[in-house]
Amino acid sequence: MSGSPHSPAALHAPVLEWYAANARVLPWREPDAGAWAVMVSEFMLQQTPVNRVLPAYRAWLERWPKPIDLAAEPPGEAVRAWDRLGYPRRALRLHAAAQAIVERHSGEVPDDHEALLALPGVGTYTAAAIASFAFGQRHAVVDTNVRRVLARALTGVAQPTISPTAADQRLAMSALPADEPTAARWAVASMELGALICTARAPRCDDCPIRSQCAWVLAGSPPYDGPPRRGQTYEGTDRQVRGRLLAVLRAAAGAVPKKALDACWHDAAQRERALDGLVADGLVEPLSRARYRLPG
DNA sequence: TACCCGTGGCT
DNA sequence: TAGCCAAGGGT
Repeated sequence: MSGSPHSPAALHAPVLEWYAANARVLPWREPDAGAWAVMVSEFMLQQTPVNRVLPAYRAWLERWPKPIDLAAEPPGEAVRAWDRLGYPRRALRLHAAAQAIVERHSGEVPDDHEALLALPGVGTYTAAAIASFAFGQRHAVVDTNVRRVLARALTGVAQPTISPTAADQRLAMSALPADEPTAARWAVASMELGALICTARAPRCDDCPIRSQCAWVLAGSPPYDGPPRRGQTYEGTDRQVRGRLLAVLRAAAGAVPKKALDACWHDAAQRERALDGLVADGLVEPLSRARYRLPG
């Protein structure tokens, strides 16, 4: 059952042993963290690196230790506390999710996968992550790290496909240990391997516990030969303008005169489009044509 | 499906 | 330096 290359089961023991010895100490992994802490961390970690999440995470849980504490606040306070983590719609969704938890689940983060998936801002990955990390359930937890580890170790290519696919989910399911607690440890361990060793740019294969079984290494570590990845341009985009507008509103105690927002960006047409977009998203509340604030 | 959505560190 | 990349979700 073990030992042959490309055999998922052969990966389990070395990866689990490696994790036991090398896992980072992170607050949401503490035994007493609780499901709400795991959920907050997962929202913040959607596209934002661990090191930048840590301070915001600590402040958030100190201020709102339970879902009902956040649900009682206006959504604008969540946006303000989100600080500069990026993608502030996540703050709005986390606030809405907290309200849904209070209304539908008596204030407790549900342990049911379908119930989690029905919460705002919770997609396939986040639902599986909360169910696995917080409740020890058996789910394929497929993020960009896991997709990369499986692409290399089992498929033998340098990088996974650009977008997540159903094939990724099937591959992750096939690699999942049958036993529930082992599956939960495998989920976090394989993700950590992707974050620390099997990294996107300069993988540390010399330190990898499964290098002797890795299909990509065994194939001679061939370079990526798929379609070119679309770079994310940022300078001059609406996203940059939105970020500037929201930064002004976050820094202000209350409402902000439109004149202060107008100073954020030179191009009036783009500025108005960005502001309208923020209002449409519920991130900004217009009090009049001349005054704006974070949503109350 | 492809695109939109922030921010900043790293190589 | 300028891209590249980061525990995705919604539409």
